[in-house]
Amino acid sequence: MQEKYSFSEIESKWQKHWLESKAYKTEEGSSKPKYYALAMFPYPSGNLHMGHVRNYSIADVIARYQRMQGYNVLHPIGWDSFGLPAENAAIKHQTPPADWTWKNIANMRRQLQEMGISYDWDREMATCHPGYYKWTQWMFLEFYKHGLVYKKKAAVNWCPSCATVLANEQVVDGGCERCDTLVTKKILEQWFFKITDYADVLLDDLDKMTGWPEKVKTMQRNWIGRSEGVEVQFALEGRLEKISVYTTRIDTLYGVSYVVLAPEHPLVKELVDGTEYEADVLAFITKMNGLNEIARTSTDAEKEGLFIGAYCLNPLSGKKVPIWIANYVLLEYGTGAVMGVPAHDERDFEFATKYGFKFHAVIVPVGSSPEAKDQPLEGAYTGEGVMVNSDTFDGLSSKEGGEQIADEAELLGMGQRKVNFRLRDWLISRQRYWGTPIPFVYCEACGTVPVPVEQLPVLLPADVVFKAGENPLATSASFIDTTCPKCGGVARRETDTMDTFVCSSWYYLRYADPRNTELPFSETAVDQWMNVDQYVGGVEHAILHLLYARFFTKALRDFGYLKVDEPFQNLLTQGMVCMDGAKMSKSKGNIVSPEVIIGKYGADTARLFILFAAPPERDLEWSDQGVEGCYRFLNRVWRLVAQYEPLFKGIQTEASASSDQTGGWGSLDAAGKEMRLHTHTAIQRVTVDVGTRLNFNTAISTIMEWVNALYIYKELPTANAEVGREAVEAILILLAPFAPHITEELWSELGHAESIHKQSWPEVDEAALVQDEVTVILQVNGKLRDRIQVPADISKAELEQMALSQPSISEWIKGKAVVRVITVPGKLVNVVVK
RNA sequence: GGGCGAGUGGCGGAAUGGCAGACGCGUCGGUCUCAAAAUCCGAUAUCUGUGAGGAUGUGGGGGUUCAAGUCCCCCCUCGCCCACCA
Repeated sequence: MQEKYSFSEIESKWQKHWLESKAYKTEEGSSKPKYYALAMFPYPSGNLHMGHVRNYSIADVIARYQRMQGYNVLHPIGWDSFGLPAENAAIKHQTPPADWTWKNIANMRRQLQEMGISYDWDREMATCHPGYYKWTQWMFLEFYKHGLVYKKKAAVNWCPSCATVLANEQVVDGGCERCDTLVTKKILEQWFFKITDYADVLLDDLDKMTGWPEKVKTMQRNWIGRSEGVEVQFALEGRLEKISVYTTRIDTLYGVSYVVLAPEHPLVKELVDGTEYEADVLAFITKMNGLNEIARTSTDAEKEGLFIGAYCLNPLSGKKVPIWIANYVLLEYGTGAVMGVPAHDERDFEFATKYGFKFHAVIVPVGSSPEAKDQPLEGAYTGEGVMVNSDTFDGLSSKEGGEQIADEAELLGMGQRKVNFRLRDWLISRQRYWGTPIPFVYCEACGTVPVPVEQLPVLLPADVVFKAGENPLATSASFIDTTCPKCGGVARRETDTMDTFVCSSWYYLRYADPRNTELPFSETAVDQWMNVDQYVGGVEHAILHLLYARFFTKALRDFGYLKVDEPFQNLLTQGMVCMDGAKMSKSKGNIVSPEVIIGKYGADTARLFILFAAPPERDLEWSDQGVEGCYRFLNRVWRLVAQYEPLFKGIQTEASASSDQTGGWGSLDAAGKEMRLHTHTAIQRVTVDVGTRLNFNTAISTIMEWVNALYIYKELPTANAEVGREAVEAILILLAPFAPHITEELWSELGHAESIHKQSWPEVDEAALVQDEVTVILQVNGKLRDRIQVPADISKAELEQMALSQPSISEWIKGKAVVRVITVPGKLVNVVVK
């Protein structure tokens, strides 16, 4: 065999072989249990970056490991290929988004193949392919049919200078990313998914998800943001309408100094109509509308408000309360109206101080003096306590009093308990070209009409013009002009496309049945594969993508298309790849290109380093020298095998190992025994690290240790050649998921015809782990003083006796009284003296 | 402001409550060589001691325990996410 490790030759040879033989194709009709390993599919930006390398290396190790454990593994890849960058590139380079995208996909596919990731390439798919987005449209219609899609007016980010709609990501510090013009709001008719119908179940089911990091579950909980409170009505003075206010602190009802409406609240215009306040109020509303959401609701923005000249009445005290509007009240949450209780809410305190409201405490801390209720406040007291200045509720705890007020309000018909969520419905309309067209038409006679399923897909047209400020789809007459599916009359197509998060909310289901032309997926295929056993991706998707995917799965389950109610059994959120302490990014210029690294050291080295440098959840600091170290290690493995290979000629271990109960290892000398102990300890540790803990860094270090130790046995006596072969082969198999090419090459050099990746994961031979002697630590008062070799089966009493008689120990306990002796068999003896 | 993490040698990082610093990088020394690289072997927390050894040591302070990097309480620093949600 060759002296030198020529990675590029080896890697391209095996990559070609694996591709041509479809080595990692998912087995059809297999009797093996299934395992679905999935990495979040990439956006085809053009080139892999180190974050991708990390993501796909982690998932690949898991997929390869589970295959060797005897599972039929589904490990697919695809492309999240709709989105804004393609459109920007189209404008910049005058190329159609599709061309740009498919070119990028071709390049990144090649790069993934050069990494040796074990995908089933027959299941590759792209969300921008009509064969895929047809079914995204189908999903949309299905959700519509079940009342989970609706249309309403909503604000979008609008750049007045470019005359275009901007995505949130395109708004930088409140300005347009291209021209820096202050972004304003514009009201458009938009499509929504009614995800709020699932708020409760999306929240509750998080408790069942034991395979998800606590961190991600917390983020989702906070995002859904359930709160329990009371909706309470304030009657308007001199009018019949009431203002509904939502509060989580009904116990502070007697402390209300004012009521604030969101500027957009429908009552506002009515209340000021024809009054002296009208002009000022309308000006204020216009000003607020001019600001985008981010600028208006940022915490640092000063609270601004305006009295609108009207009053309402506190439902319990009957006290007259002025009505204001203010920037910090949001129409979208609760009822769009809040009660101002300056004494017990920090925002209200700030607002009241600025505008000179009078207020007093209605809750005092438990144990306060009787005078406390009348003392001026220096800040809001937001804790619980005892009610004061609250009429008949005085003296009750705030908790109990709150309940009683809620009861009273419900009894009087002036309020009702209510659960609110922060989660809003999901706005999916994008005034963009490169996305899934929304399958609706507008007919003068029939109104808004869904495109019938038989007419799907609604294809993206090619005859569009890309210019800033206009939705390209609106420039295509062939697209817009259509006939109404209902009446056959003249109709116009919807020109909005869907948020790309819609495409990625169901792709994991399509992998189960990627070429189905009748349905998005067959029930049997999805039942066979779902759910995903291990999902791997960046924590940046912890909220949106993972929540939307959960929503889709639950809804499709309710529609009857699948049985599982959660898509992802286990979730691994990998850390960022950093350099010089900051995330690798183009703008910071701290990028290391995977292609360069692979060209210089090979894919195996790149994979090994990125898995070795840190545990997967943690951020990883890139180190060129660390890469060098991994390269050296693979060279070391190469030389090790090259050295032993002649000795192994004609020796097989599999046969002898299984020939009898002692494994055929009965008559080993001490060196042979020690070697097997090492081999099987390594197998045990790597199995736990890869299979259970997903700590690849320590798995690799275990293999490194064993390789280092094997160098000591270099002058291996022929008598132990079998043991040596067992050791070397075990190392190759353990290393195979991490470094698939070099191990495949060395495995074949050792005379095996079948791929190493088709081998079973080695089993631990418990007999090999049995030791005659063990090292025991000796402590005095918990401090390490000595260590001794003792027979493994020594009794507790004997061990204690032996420990106490050690000169090193008697030295330390001389002249002192032995209070206690703690003995942990096989591990330590701790002598406690005084 | 809220939530969640994390603080261990010169660096990345290891340690089911039981030998702190595995493994890798770096550094130093040796091997080989005409020489260099590569390779192989060895050393490498700090202080102290010629040495065996001893003392100290996991952000800081307290506590629980025979025994704490690990568990509990308080504080500091950094990172991430959310951020006027009534």
